Amino acid sequence: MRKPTQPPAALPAEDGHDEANRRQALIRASARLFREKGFEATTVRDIAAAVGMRSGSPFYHFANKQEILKAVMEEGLRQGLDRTVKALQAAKTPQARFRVLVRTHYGILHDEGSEFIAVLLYDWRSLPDEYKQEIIAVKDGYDRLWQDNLGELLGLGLIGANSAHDPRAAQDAKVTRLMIMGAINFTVTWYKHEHQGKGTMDLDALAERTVRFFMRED
Amino acid sequence: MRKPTQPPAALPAEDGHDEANRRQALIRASARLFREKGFEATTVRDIAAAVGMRSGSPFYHFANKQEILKAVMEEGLRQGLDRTVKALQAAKTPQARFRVLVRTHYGILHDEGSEFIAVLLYDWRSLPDEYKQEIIAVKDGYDRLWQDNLGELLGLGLIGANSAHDPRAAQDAKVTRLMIMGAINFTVTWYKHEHQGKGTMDLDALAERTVRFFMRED
DNA sequence: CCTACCGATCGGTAGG
DNA sequence: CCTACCGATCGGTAGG
Repeated sequence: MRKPTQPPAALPAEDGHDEANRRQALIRASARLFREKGFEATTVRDIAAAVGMRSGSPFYHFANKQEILKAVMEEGLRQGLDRTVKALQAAKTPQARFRVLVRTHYGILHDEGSEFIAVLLYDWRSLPDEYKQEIIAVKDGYDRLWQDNLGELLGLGLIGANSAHDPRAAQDAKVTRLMIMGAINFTVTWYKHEHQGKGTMDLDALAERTVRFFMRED
Repeated sequence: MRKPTQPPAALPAEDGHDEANRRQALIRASARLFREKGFEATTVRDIAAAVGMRSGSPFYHFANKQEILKAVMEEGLRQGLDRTVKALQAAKTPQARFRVLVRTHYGILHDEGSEFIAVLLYDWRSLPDEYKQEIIAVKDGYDRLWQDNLGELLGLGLIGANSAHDPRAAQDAKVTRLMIMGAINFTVTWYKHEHQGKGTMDLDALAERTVRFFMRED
């Protein structure tokens, strides 16, 4: 749709499917901004400026600001599920799958350029109710991966401080998932990956400690 | 400072130290609103309306909106520390103290009228950096109560999935605290106390499950 | 995707 | 603590 008139201020890319690229750029920039200062404190002008647009132009790609938030969360779940399913293929035992789930989830939360799920956790409140249903439906798929794995491990008596000794203490997989994922998700509030190596943990170390804290290693 | 002229629209209380009461009412109403829709999405007009004031009047009690947020968090820490110290007095063993810490923390997070700490967790990002230092200083006192207790329990080999079997697995108290409090704090995102008894957990049951998940019971 | 703009709202203030 | 108000900003739109 480019017209052979004067070149626009922000030069567009040369390839044919520019639109999808620009939309992706908006999603990525929004994720970074939302993660940093929150959805409500981020203005559409901030988002536009981050990708070199003028203030009204994001609305060419999204109907309103809330749709950007929804797109950020969807992108996070899509990427997260993708990474997790791929990583799980190499893991043959329940214990190995647990290690993969934990390590991959930390990557999803803390890798550079992977701010989408942190935004989901932080700004869930700001998502309109109509959108929540759709996101929950996708999130359920991810939660099921965890819950199935935890169900196996609970059956083996490998999870929790008491399960190995007292079978009555076996908790159901859902509450177990909420406890473990809660502990991991809460790292978004305190984990900083900035100056690693100075005595702070990198994600491998953090994942290892987490695994060892929650799972018995026979 | 009341003048014997016409009665104001919103009738003031009759006692002498009205000001402190009104300030407290603002803090409580703000906590409820912040918890529900977030600091950024709550307007000063919302807050004023919730206590029957006009839009400009909260600024008679607070210099700006951020100071209200700070006051909410301070109030939460003050109340939280107070409740916890009192509750700990009856607990004589490390195990008993852990149970008290967990149950009291759930109350702090979920009791009606106790939205302050949930606001601290949710809206920490919105607090100006200058204020953060003061809040952290108070919060450190609370964290120390937990960390000391967890240090004892770790020494006894009662915390974590492996500590009883492998002394090398004993994690330091800080990471242990972050994991356990993370799991508990994360309940602010999913726990609903609305229709208890229908198969959902009340806070006693939730605390019991949490304790049993994290602490070995010999 | 830009230009140019608008109506609404927001935090905050002066003056009593 | 109210009345009356202001400057700034915000999400969003028309028209090209």
